[in-house]
Amino acid sequence: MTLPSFARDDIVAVALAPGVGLGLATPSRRWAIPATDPGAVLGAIHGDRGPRWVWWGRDAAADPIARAGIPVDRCWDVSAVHRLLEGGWRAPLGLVWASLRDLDLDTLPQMGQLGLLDGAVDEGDRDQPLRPDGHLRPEWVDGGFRETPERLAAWAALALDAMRVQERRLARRAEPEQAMATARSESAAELLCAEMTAHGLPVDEAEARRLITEAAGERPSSVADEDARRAERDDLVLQHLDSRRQVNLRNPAEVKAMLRREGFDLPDTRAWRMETLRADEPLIDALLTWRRAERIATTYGWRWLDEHVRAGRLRGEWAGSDGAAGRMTASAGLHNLPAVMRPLVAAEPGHALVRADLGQIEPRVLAAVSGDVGLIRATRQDDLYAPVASALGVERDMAKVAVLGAMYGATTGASAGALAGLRTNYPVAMELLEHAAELGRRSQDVFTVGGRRVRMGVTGDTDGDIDRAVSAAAARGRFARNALIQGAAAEFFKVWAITVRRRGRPLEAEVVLCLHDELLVHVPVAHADAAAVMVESAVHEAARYWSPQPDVRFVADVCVIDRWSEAK
DNA sequence: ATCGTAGGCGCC
DNA sequence: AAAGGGCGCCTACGAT
Repeated sequence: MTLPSFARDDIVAVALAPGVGLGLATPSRRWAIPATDPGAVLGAIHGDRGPRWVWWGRDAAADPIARAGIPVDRCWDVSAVHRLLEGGWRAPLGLVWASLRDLDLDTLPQMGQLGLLDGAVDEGDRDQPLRPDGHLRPEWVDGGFRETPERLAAWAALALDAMRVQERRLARRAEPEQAMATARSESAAELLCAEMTAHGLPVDEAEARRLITEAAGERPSSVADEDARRAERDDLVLQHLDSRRQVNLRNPAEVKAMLRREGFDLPDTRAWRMETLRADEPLIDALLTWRRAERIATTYGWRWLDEHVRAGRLRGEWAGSDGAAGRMTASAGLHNLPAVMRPLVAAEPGHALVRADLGQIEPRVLAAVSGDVGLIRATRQDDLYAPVASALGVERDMAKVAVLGAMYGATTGASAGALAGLRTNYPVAMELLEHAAELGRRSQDVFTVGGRRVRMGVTGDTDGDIDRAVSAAAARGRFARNALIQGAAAEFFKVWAITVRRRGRPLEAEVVLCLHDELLVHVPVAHADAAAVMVESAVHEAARYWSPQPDVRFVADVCVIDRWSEAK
């Protein structure tokens, strides 16, 4: 059969499934194309620069497209846009559709309850994606959409309908154009996440084994061996105790009781509380050292290596906006690999890593979203905190603590003292934060500059306990205050990441890690320097696309390295 | 057995 | 400097 061809301005919905085929849909036509390798077929249709593709989300399109390596830049991911509109985490498609069509959530069909309500619901034609009551058919959501090319085409067509409704809802946001732009960038970021999930992060496995051995000992040969090594680690702490009494170091309550017997009365046993004591107290020092080693042994040890590292790549599940404020998330330790383990992340032979991080991203984003002229002026400096310090008449470090404290909602200590100075010098920025905090305390949702709803949750039953209600409200205030900044920073970061992804293609540069304000790009050595220049200029391109305030300056630190640990 | 929660800690 | 926001993942433990 002849394949359809599309212009760049076209908007085409797609769903595909390996071994089955692909379905395409425009407002006026559908194509049901059988193919065992639908990725190859779609790649041929797409060419170098295809239309804007529309899809339901990861299952129906982004994941298979990522695995097929199709160079799609412009897309619309209905699930990702749903999270932008409604807030919160990844939602089942049945819920996404119900919320778009304002369907009753009480009648939302669940998988596995089909027999239960026999006769209660008119099942209609099972070869149609919608039930007569308007809900998505749960068995279609659960994989039924990919049974035949015809079903894939029907599924794609429905995604097109969903997109139209989402566009109308985005148009009702306070800043419709910004919201529409965010919908597109969040969609592309979700595709990037599909690619990072499929391809993984390059890892030097020999170095990984060496680091794990250093931290946790040789690979245990048996369960008994593993127990013995645990006991050895424990003894380094327990030897400081006179008492014969057994203390389970993994039980915080027992540790707290033990410390009390030893003369340390602490409200909890968190590391920062004990940090100042460790210089003079061998027991405390041993305990803190044990905690660090235990963390690596349990979380980043041999089991972690076996489960997540294969064929030189560390693979985790990436999501574009599964955080409350819209940050990316990643499993398999990709976002919290301890610094001492970072040497295991290394470029493959013939390749290099370009590592880049945005400098002082949160206060710069605050300047952008608030439009505070004083703060915008401060962003001209490489070190934004220097002009803030002179304005406040305090030391530079104090200025930093004060600004961060204002964005996190700190209430005590030195940063609270500097708050008055911040209010005087940066009234617009501080007012924005205060307003967000007030909305949060009142349990009202807030919206990022990109139009993302951030849910404040239900008020919560505090059983009439006034103290608990007040402290819960205060916590919501801190959360809302921070969410505007964290969420906007996440939006800007994702625009940067997808810009690097797109601009990196001619250089064979691949984004392999996103870490809130930091990017790792894997690139052939021959293109490494060009990639570094591109990553830097992508910051400014992203700022032009994203920033509501063109005068805000964003900065990045960029370097070419072989191992992640060589950075800085 | 399986679940949710808490304390703890890694990263930003 | 203070201990504030986010996430994932570990162990222990109580409830089911």
